[in-house]
Amino acid sequence: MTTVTLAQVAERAGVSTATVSMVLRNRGRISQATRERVLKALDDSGYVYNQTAANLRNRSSNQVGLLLHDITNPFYSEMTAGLSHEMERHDLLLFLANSEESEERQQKFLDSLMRNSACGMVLCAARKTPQAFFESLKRRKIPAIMVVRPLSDPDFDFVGTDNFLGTQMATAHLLKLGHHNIAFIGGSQSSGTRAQRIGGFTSKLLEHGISPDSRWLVTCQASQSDGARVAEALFSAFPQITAAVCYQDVVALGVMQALRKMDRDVGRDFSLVGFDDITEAALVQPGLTTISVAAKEIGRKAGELLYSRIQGNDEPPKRIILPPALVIRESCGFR
Amino acid sequence: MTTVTLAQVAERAGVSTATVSMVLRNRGRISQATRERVLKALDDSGYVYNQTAANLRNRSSNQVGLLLHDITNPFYSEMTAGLSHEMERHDLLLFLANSEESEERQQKFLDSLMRNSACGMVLCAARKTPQAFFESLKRRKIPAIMVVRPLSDPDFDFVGTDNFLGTQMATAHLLKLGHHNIAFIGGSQSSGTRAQRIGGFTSKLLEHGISPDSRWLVTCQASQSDGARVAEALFSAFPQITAAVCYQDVVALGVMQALRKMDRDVGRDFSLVGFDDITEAALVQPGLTTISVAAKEIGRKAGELLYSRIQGNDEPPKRIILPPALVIRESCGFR
DNA sequence: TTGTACGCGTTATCAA
DNA sequence: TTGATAACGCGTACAA
Repeated sequence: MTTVTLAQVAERAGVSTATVSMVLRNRGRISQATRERVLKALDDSGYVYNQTAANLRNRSSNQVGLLLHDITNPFYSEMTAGLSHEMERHDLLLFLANSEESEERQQKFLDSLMRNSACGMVLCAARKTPQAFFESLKRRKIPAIMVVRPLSDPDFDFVGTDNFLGTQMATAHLLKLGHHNIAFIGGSQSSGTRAQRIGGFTSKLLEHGISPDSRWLVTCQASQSDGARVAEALFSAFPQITAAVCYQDVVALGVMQALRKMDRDVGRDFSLVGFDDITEAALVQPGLTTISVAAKEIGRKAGELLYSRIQGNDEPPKRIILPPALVIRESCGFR
Repeated sequence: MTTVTLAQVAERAGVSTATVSMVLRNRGRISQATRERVLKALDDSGYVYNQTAANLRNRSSNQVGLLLHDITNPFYSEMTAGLSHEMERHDLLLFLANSEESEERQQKFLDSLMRNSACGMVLCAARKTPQAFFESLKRRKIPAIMVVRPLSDPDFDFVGTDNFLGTQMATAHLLKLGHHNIAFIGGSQSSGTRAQRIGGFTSKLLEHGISPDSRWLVTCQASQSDGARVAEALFSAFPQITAAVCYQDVVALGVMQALRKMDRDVGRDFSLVGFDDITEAALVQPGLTTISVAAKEIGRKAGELLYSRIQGNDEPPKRIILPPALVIRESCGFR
């Protein structure tokens, strides 16, 4: 209703629209007297800046997109909070979308961002995203930061955690406790994240003169029940295994169940390390020793990098890898 | 770069921009032949619709805001998922902001939405939001739906749950199991939601001839650790307490931790009921009995209502109160 | 400091 | 009936 425009403010202040615009954005050289007159006119008129008009003129915007596959996952909501905070610092608005692992929704969101001339985006792509999606994204040449899920494409900025180092730490912890027969449980065959974690695991074993046994590297789905299922099969076949690094905490919780069922006492007869440090890790009995990744920090760093890209930073693509941390609870015994 | 405009498409198709615009939006009377020619031109040119220009012309947008105080809280991230889904159905983009309970950030976000001519918003206002904020919001006459936190102002649409009924159900459940010494843990002193929940709790106790002991009504922050902290203090001081209704699941999980630490067996020595039914409630051991408020559904309903308001629905303000449900798991024992 | 062309889609008005 | 013309929304930035 009765929207006040720049022109009206200009008239009221007895200056041109150019002058008002400059005052608004603190540009150019405006005399103190005029500036004050304009500021007063702005105030009196109840002017509301029309960002849309400015965006049209500038062929840009102050809006960035965030695409996740599941905002409900605590890890991602933490990350979102970190990113949101960072965006606000720079007066950028954040569009949120949940792909729910659907390429179609993902594509729709991207199109929507393009139509709205978003100035950048952060995304954790759906799992089976076709390479064509990334190619088309590159062609648009809008700043895009990939997060969390490891991406082989070197043309994108990436912010994530060090999966390799994480499992190295987990494995080193178990080795230090004297374990030699250690299994790796979880993740899906096609997961890049898993490949990295397996890498950390096996490299640390080799460093200690232990040859990884491929039969002790088992995949499973991201659920407790499947974790329990594969663990039971594994430990029945190889009772000599005394410890395990799990791909995810969720899986570790399932493994814990299986061990209990087999009358093995986690923390005494068996040592277990997870990955993610989800909330439940602290709740179960015994508490799950795990690798923590600072989700909020990933969001913050992604925001920082995105902002610099929007500002025109055109250095080669960066990979920001945040260090994970070992969180010691009781699932490996006390020490 | 080389952005294709409507005019260019028009030229290619040998028609006017008006015609292309009409084809794009399926308006007006265009012959089949022309339409096809235009569609082909659109396709060939790789045209990207400029929503900003359209918005400027229409003095509107397809963008709505969501203001929360803590997206990290699983309850709110579930709600966000529900709302996000609903918005996508209507081709609306969702701006997300986290007030972190700061009025200043909240105000900033609102101003930002106004500048960007958002067409609507959903908000869960910061706790100490001054009435002036709401008044100014009304004056802008942009559709706004309040969610979750009870609001006395009858001029706004509201979507939330029946807190009173929820704790009544929780309390009745504990009473039926034979408990008499029941505590209420969590929430902050100034919270309206808490007031309602406490109301349901105490009214149900009184209905059964039990006078609520004010020392057994303790506040705490919305975190596991604080829940554990206050629970430990409470149960040390009053070991006769055998059950508790918690303000939130998050707090209940903390209480569970504390009980375990004190060697009390949740589900046998102690009965615990939460509120929210967050994902973790089903995952912990023992599963947490809780009051489900269908966070996702609140988001969906809010989205639905908001959309109807954007479409011009000007019925009087609505209050949509979703009924809570008791979800029985193991934290109160089996029966 | 100012005048004004410009960014680009929309729609009312008018012509064929 | 079908489609073209042109004014319009409003802030920006360059030439004057």
